[in-house]
Amino acid sequence: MAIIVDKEQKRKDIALACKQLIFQNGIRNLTVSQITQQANIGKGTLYSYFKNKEEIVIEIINLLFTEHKIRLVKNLKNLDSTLDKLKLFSTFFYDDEYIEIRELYKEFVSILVIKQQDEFADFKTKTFNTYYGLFKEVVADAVNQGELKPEAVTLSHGIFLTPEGMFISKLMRNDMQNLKAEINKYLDTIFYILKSNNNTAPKTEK
Amino acid sequence: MAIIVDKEQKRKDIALACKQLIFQNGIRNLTVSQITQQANIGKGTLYSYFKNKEEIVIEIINLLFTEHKIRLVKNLKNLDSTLDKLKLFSTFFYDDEYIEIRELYKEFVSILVIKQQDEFADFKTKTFNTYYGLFKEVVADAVNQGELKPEAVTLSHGIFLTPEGMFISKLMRNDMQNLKAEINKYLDTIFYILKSNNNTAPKTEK
Amino acid sequence: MAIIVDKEQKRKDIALACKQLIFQNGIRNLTVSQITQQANIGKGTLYSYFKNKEEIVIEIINLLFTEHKIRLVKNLKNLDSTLDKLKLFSTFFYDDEYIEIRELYKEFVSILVIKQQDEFADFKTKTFNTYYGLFKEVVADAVNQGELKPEAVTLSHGIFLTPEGMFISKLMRNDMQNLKAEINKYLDTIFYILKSNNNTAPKTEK
Amino acid sequence: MAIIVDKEQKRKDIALACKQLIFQNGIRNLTVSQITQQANIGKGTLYSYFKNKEEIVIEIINLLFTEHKIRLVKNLKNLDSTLDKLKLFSTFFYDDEYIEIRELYKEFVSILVIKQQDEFADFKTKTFNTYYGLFKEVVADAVNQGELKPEAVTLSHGIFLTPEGMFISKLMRNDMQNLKAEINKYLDTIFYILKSNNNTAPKTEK
DNA sequence: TATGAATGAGCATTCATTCAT
DNA sequence: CATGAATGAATGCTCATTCAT
Repeated sequence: MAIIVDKEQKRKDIALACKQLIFQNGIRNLTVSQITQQANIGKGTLYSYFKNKEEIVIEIINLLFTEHKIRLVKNLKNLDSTLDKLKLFSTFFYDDEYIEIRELYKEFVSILVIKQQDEFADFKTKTFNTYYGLFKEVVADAVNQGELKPEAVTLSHGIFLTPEGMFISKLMRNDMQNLKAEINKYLDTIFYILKSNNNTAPKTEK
Repeated sequence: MAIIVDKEQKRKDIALACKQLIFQNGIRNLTVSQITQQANIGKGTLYSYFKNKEEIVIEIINLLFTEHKIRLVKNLKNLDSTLDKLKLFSTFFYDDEYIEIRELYKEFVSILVIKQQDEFADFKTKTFNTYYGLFKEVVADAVNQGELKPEAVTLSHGIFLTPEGMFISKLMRNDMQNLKAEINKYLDTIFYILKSNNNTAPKTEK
Repeated sequence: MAIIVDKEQKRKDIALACKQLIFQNGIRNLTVSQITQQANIGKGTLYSYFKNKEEIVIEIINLLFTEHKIRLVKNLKNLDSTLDKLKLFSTFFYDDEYIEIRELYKEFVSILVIKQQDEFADFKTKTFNTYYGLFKEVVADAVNQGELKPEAVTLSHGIFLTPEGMFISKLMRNDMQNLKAEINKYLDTIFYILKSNNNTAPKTEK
Repeated sequence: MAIIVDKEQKRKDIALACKQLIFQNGIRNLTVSQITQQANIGKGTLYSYFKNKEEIVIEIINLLFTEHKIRLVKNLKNLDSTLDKLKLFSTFFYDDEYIEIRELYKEFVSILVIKQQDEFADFKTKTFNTYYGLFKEVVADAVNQGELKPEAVTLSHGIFLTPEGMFISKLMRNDMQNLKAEINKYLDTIFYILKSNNNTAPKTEK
């Protein structure tokens, strides 16, 4: 009896085998030869599971961001304060914990900014929706509970994307040292401004 | 006596000759052969004016952004309302007028996000300082005149970079249609929130 | 009244100006631009004194070997023993004193071995004749004075070239450490063999 | 099942296909395009058999010197006289039979004298050891059989390298006509001097 | 007499994808 | 099912020499 191979599982197996490879060398330097060697399969076999190299990269990124999302959701549950929850989303851009996936993300940005490849864009949309969906929920809850002014909902899109704007701007200027401080200063202040009843000034992180 | 050449002018001439080339093919696909053909000079000549290909690209970008900055400053003077002034900075990301230089900027982002090339980063820093400097001035004036709350100063960095964050995020998701609306909705609302005396709700652009 | 420039002197001046340059970068990396800058003249001017780059290189090498020859002759006079005199010729190949000119010589060999350029070859012939002439003289004197067997004259050509053969062979094998010891062992032994009255064994250098 | 290729054989095939090419143009002017055209393979294929261009050159030289060594050993066995055996080693430098490989050797020398490329140097060392090893054996046998004085062993290194020194010196002076005569005159004389019982003067070749 | 701006040919190497076995 | 050998286009930079001024 022939072995029945779960195509979807095999795709994941191949992708997983390359995780280290992609962290070491980055997306751009990932070669098909490396992948097949690492996954211990022939080149032809690879192409029976994936249409092209791009599809493999998507699969790998998908895997890593899924992991990241799970971690984020878990961490979100452990937090009580709204401000802390909002801050959690931007830790991705500066926390040492995410250094590897962040490197990957930089490459991902670099590719997506110029090439409007549908496969990549669709994945980015899905990921964006997931994260932004969670973010909006936090904001909406705070508004509903009377903690934040209703305008917070309208601003949530902008607030969600500001840390990313800072991240990329500083990245381009090779000036990443005080990104965390800048992001938190921004979030503290905007949170203070949006509080329904703002009598206490925000603590500015050193 | 030998021919005296205005090196600085010649650099500009060569750079300008390539403007179209770079709009058509992008920075990454710009070849030295193309440049010299377009500029009608020998390869060696090119390299006596520029250290390397990168320097040429910088010169072109420099030229275009210098033009853009002049236009921005001029337009800034023609505006009276603080909100309109703040909005002016983000027109770069959606206005048809800037479509060409915006295409160039995308490539520039794509390169800078991954490679920390000092020449490029230095140029980006200079440009950032110029634009953000003007932006901060507008905010500071409004605060000093009692139009905006003092927190606007603290938030100016974030507010300045939010449209760029939106631009890049939407770019990556191949979803540029309503960028203008989103940016303006954000700016309207944040402006409303930051007004010293906010009794009128912002008009939301359709 | 127009200044009368001594062409020959000017050639030497230009060559001298490049001495350091050639020691730093070697012949192969010496560019005409560097030369003219160092000599503080225009490219066109250079070409009115020299037919081509090669001629300049010859002039420089000529200068350096003339210096070297003067030193050799002076040192030769200070020595009494025939063996020491013979050994003196091969110090060029290992003595730290000659490290710079030796580097130059290597490049010179590299060029001459494949290109049979007459200008270079003529210079080499002249230099060879000078040095070998001195060497033969030392040998002939020793034979005439009854110190060496008459066969020494016949062998002088070979003996003169053996250290160079060793030098080049070891150079190619990247194994220069004990060149001095090997050369001297050879010279000691051949001298012992050629002595008219060989009762004392040669001292082998450690 | 995929095609099984004998890598080692294919390397030799490619190298052999370029033999003529290298004789015509020399090592320095050998281009990868030429090689792949001649060998009738794609550029990529070439690089799956060789790490770089240098490795190909080594393979070719290796092939030719291996052939040469075999011929030398065979010829060595056909000779009885010690002097003839010793002379055999230097035929490489003047015999018409070796004209092609000698041209190659010249280029090899030219490269090795200035660049200390390990791959090349290692090959040279191996080749040197092989030839010099055979030479020393001939000398040692003659000494053991009482034909030559014991000093011959000490001198063997120098004697082995003298013809090469002459070859290169004359090459540089573009004066190759009487290389054979000079080498043989040297070997005849040194052999005469080193004979245990030297009553017969060497015949000087005209 | 002196200048220095302009020239332009020439070349090693990588890697995603295919398809014969 | 699986393999892995073969492909080939595409590109930045150097520098000796000339000749218009």
